[in-house]
Amino acid sequence: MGTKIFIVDDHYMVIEGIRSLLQSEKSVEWMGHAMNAASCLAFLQQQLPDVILMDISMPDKSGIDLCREVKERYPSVFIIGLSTFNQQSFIQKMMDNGASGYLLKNATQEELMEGINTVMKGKTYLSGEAAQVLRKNGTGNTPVLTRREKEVLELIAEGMTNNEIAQKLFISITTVDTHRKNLLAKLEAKNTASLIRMAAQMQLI
Amino acid sequence: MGTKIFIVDDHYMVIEGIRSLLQSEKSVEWMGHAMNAASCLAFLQQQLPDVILMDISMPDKSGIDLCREVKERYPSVFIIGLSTFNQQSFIQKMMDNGASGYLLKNATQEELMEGINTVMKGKTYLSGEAAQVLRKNGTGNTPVLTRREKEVLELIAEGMTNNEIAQKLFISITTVDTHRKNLLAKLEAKNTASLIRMAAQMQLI
DNA sequence: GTAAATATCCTGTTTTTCCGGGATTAAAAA
DNA sequence: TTTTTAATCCCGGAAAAACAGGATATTTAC
Repeated sequence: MGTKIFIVDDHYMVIEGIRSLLQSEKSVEWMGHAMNAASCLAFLQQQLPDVILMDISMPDKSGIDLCREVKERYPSVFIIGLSTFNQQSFIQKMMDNGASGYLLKNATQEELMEGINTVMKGKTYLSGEAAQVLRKNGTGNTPVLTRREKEVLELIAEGMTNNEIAQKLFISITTVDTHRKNLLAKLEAKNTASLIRMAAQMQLI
Repeated sequence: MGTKIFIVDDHYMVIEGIRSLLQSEKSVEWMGHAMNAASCLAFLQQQLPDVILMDISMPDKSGIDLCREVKERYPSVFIIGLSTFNQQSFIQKMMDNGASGYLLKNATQEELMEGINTVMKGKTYLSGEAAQVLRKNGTGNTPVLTRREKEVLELIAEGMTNNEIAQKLFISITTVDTHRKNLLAKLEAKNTASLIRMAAQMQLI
């Protein structure tokens, strides 16, 4: 009996492509696909695959959230993240939320099979480029922001002044200013402009 | 004789998917694929397809540039842009560079065939969502920035002050300030923070 | 139980941005 | 040829951000 595979991706072309790539493989059993988070969860209530290939971008919910949800309900399922870009932040978040591996969509058939086989053994699999991206910074590049800092950053990005933010969060202007200082330091920005740009690049806003 | 199709995409899964979708179609002839801009151009020197399906993200060159290049050399070829996201700016730029159509990667087989057939007639084809995105703003959403404004915006995003920008561009501080005012007005931003965020969202930086 | 991290608050100064007015020149479009 | 657009320049003042250099509670982690 082969490894039972299910795929969640809202791109029909990708689903077809993966199916085509896996067709020749005797060791895998194609269970079907879902094109959004809701129907994925519905499917899982009926049957449980061994491995889910999960795209990070979905119409109704991000793959990152879906990943966490699925792992909470069905911890035994192995999830492999899928995406077009090697955005460090996405890969990191998927892995944090319990994914066992990550494949970029330019993966070859060999990588795909290697990924499936590796995670089935309980190990972690990252496709070549994904691994590089993670190694390059190892949480060093994207700084850890506190809850409050994220809130303040978001409001700054919306164009609010320290005064407005202070009122909104019921804290003093000087506190907002302090958070701001910390944000500048953490993101290594010298002013608001570079702060927001950095944050945008890191998918923080 | 069917429509000769060539595909340029660096994602193997997508190439496989499209091939699988087109396999059953008698009216199309699969010419092959390229996984980067260079090998695409090399292929075109040997043979000329009727329609090229072209991804916007490529390792060596953006599909937007490749599109312009191919249309300059081989104006008779119809190009259909392909991408994962319905980023208004990308779609707009592809169309500006001579693409005849645009498909999102969640397109169905029907949409794919309709797209190919429509552009072969010399018409423009936009898949459902792509069309909506373009209609929604019709160049209204992304403002037109002048050469100088783009330069100044870029330098602001890099964290430079008006003073520094003035020195770099050999113009007066007050001129930089004027460009800045215009940028704020054009992007409907109330300060630097929202300016940079807007610019990031519109792929201006 | 103690150390580290987080969130809060403060004063004062300097720098930068933002805003409201202008104006002139050169080049492109009508 | 006239009008529009783009690029340049100016002043002055108000508002905001950045910087320096603190302090004090409260969690959280070890």
